[in-house]
Amino acid sequence: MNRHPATWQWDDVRFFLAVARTGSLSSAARMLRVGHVTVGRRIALLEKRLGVVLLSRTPDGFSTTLAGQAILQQCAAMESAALDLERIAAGRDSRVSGTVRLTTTEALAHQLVVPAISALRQAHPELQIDLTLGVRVLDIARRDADIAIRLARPATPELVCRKLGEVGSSLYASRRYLAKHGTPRRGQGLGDFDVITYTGAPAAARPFFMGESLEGARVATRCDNPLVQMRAAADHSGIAELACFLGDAEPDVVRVWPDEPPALRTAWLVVHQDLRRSARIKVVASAITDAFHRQLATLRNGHAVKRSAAAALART
Amino acid sequence: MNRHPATWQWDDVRFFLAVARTGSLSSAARMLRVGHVTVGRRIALLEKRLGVVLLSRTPDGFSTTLAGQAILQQCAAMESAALDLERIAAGRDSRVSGTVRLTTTEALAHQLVVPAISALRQAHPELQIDLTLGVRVLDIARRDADIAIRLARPATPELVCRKLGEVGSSLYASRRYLAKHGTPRRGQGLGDFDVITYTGAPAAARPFFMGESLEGARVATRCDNPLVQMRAAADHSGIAELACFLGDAEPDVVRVWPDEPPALRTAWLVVHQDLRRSARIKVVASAITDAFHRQLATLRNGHAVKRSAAAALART
DNA sequence: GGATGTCTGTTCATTATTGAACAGCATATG
DNA sequence: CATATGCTGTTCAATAATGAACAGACATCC
Repeated sequence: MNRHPATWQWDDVRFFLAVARTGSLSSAARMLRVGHVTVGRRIALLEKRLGVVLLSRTPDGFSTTLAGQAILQQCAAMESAALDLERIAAGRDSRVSGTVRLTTTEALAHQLVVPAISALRQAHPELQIDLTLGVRVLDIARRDADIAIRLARPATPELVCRKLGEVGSSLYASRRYLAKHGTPRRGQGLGDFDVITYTGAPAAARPFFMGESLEGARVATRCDNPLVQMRAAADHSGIAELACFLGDAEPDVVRVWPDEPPALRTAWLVVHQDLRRSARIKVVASAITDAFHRQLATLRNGHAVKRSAAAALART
Repeated sequence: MNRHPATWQWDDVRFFLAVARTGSLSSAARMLRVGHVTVGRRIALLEKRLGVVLLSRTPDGFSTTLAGQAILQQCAAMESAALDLERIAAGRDSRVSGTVRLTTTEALAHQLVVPAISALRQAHPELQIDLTLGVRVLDIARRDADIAIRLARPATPELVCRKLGEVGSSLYASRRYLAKHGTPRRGQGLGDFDVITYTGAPAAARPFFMGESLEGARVATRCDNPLVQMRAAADHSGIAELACFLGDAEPDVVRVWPDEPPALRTAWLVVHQDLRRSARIKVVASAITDAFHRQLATLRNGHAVKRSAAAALART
């Protein structure tokens, strides 16, 4: 039944794909977590066994030859099947052990995830959590993570979303900044103030802070990490839109409009449908859901005590 | 970008598939040309890495668990992509070296293929021919062979057929058998004679020899190998339908009806479309086509000299 | 120009994988 | 009942794959 005198290794396809995608042996090696030597050798072997040259050296890195292009589609098909297979197997794993890859924003990681999984690991010491922070929504669909906690609901049909609750955010700045520049008037926009925004949008994609126009505002700092944004606000850089649970916990910033209710966004827990039934996924998902529900008020309104204190301060 | 702390080996899927299909470690090992120990180890590793038990021991061999069934489809998809990939690569191989897997019937192998490839290998010593004999038509579509020479045109769309020419066959028996039982009359069927047929059909699928009904005939021997059929006829077992080039070359058998023209069947050369452009496939295919054309008369009518001699003999 | 970083190719010691040989077990076969 | 056959599991020596370290090439930055 064996088809070839010298049967080739399916695994080599992973090496070929990595080099074809990254364009260099070294970056492919990093991606695959092996030495670059190994990558080169495996590619050479694959080419020898298939009897075709797949990659050619160019001034800047490797590029696929025509033959390489011709098989790329089948290689991708193998990869896709392999990923499916892996996920389906993980979904049938009834043990509460192994690795769960989790992705969420920095702020929610601090407030919600880290305490939840610390407690969880008391009960399940064999469970390991890989936490990847960032704002990319693509991660789950590309299977770079098992669970995502997101403030936007993804539309992809194979992803299952569970509503966690609402997260409130408000505008924050340092006391000194507000004293120096004054407090913007609600409903008049943030023109002539300094704002701290996310990098992705040059103010075009996110032109509003709590409904206030950023028209005419100076962008002081752009950073995708909300904790760094908060740090920037605390250092008197300007006004940032922060989650209330975050801003209220930091003594160096206060709400710009203490009496204004927070702007609410819904938080979703996102899982690939194949992983829904996995025991360890369920355990982690429900630990996060529980943690969210325990902190429902804080996540929505921030820390009430701090808020009234800040309001009192601001009024003086 | 690496998805798992301990990345699994795609190659292990081949081991799993082999065991799932054969039901035992040893036969899977033979199929994969490795030791049975390796198969067991790889399966164990795969199960450990996926965190799922894929195979369970039963009184007679291994059988797939529910989890194993769940991933079988993805495994097959990987295999299919791998085979496609292999074939496409082979189709782009411009060297005239390596292995060409050829399948045909025993008779045509003797008469046509062996001389053709012997001559071919003078010109291309690096070319190796794997010759698989048998009547199965499925081989090419399942990619167990690169080239097939068949007397029936397969309907599968991805296979490319080239008409080689016509092969004539006739009924043969030993002189002693005909002397003892008499010569059947043309048009009256083979009732009350002994016939040598193929195994596949219990006379139901092939109820005719040169248009003669086998109704009432005794089946003396069934064998899929035409050379063995001829041997049986030579040993006075009964009447066989043989290719003329074969029967005419054997002194111990004669045509039952020497003056009857042979029954003609078209011979096809079958190649997978992906392999059409491969240099070595083209070389072998044209060598076979040439050999066929050189022997056109012989393949159609057998050996004329022998035939008239036999006819003379039969008439005495 | 010199320094720095990234990339590839080579060498060699380390490590992981492999299969031959053997033993145990079950099932046919005489 | 003895024998033969086929399968699995274990051990260990031989083999194959791997990566750290180094060297050379190329580009970029100061």
